[in-house]
Amino acid sequence: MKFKKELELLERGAVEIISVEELVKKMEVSALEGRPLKVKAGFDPTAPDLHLGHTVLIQKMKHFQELGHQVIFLIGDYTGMIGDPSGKSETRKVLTRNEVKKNAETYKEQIFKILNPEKTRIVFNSSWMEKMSATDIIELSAKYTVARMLERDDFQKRYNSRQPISIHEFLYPLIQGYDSVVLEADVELGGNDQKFNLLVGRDLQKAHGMAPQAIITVPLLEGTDGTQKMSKSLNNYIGITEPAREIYGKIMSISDDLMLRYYELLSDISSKEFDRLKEGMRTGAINPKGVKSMLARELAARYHSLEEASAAEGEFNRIFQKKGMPDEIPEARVRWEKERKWIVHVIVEAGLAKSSSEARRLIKEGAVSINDEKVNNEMMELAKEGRFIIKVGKKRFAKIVQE
RNA sequence: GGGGAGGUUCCCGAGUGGCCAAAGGGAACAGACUGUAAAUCUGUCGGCAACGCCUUCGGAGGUUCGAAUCCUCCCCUCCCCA
Repeated sequence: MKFKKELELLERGAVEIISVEELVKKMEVSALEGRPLKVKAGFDPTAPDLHLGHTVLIQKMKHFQELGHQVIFLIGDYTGMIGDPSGKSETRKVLTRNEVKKNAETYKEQIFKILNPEKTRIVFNSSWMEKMSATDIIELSAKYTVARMLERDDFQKRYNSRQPISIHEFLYPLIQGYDSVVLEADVELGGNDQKFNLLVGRDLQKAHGMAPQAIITVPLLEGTDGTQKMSKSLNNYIGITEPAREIYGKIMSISDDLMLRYYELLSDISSKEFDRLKEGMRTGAINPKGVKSMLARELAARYHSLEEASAAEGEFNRIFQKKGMPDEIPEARVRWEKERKWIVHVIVEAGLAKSSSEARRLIKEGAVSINDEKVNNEMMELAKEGRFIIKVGKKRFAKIVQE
């Protein structure tokens, strides 16, 4: 088969390709005509903080770039007004043009850590959607049926479990599909949960007399909790703009099972090496902690640098293995009105606890220490001239600066 | 348009006049154990210089010594019929 090597790269980590034959054929034609394929992937304009979950898809885009194709990074600022009706999404607030612009800039900063800017086209679907008239929308919606919409898994679930579905949510897949028509996409990439939307794109392209796009779906990466998909709102994410030590630390605290999954979807190591590590851990020849720190280092280095990754590792070991302090303890300014100040208020004002109730609780639980000494007395007062480094739990530190 | 069921603390979900800051589960946080693993176990989980006080049960009023619970109006969701 032609393009065997190329296909192997594209298949890596993919959940599904619809269809392999079509994709290969498109690659053939592309090579023959010397015309790169247009590879589209859509992104939400409201979440410009990319996390590792997004990178699974972006890495796939990169694979296409490596093969010489053109990647279209679509920012769904128009569809963003609807919000992808997946699961429990709530109505999105409508973003202003400026906010969208700003978010787009943030996207650029982040995606170009992975993608090649030369081969990336950034487009906004508002640029054609805004020109659509009501008539256009009606004509577009006439091309799809309610029954087919309800085939979609999450609509069906919500419908059956008596959750509301607003009519405008039906427009989401239609608009996303229409984007493919306008862009004349040859391929669309998306997360596994996007499959329905991507298929609508194919249908709409056919309805407009075009060749349907091929589809590649990639898995949704589980968040650090190991079960739900990684997302900012679930607070189980690892952002690529987070400091190296955060990335490193978060990777270290995932479960061993999840680590294997992350290796599979995020690491650049060869599958041969991956198998070797897996086997080593199974037989007990290799300590999983070492394997995990390799992954943590690889990812911290990818979004920062090798030096920062090593520094993060050093600090991590110092704090958690030797129970020491980090290199940089954030400073917190706290005002002393009198000579002495109640420790509970110091903790709250330093941002180490949300309320004094919480601070009191933490002290009772033995989670607070000052200058390495555990605090037992919640009524303790701190003198104005003292120098304090307060530690709450394992990872909250603050150096108190008096004002 | 007609009929029915609902909206409870971060989420799910009990509670139908005082014993309710509100069961249970999940999440989260802390402690123990560790590889900061995960799992498990234990505790905490509205606020407040705090054995007391203040604010919470869709919103606004009302009844009552006392309301998440009863009444009125309003807002929102779901189901059935048309």
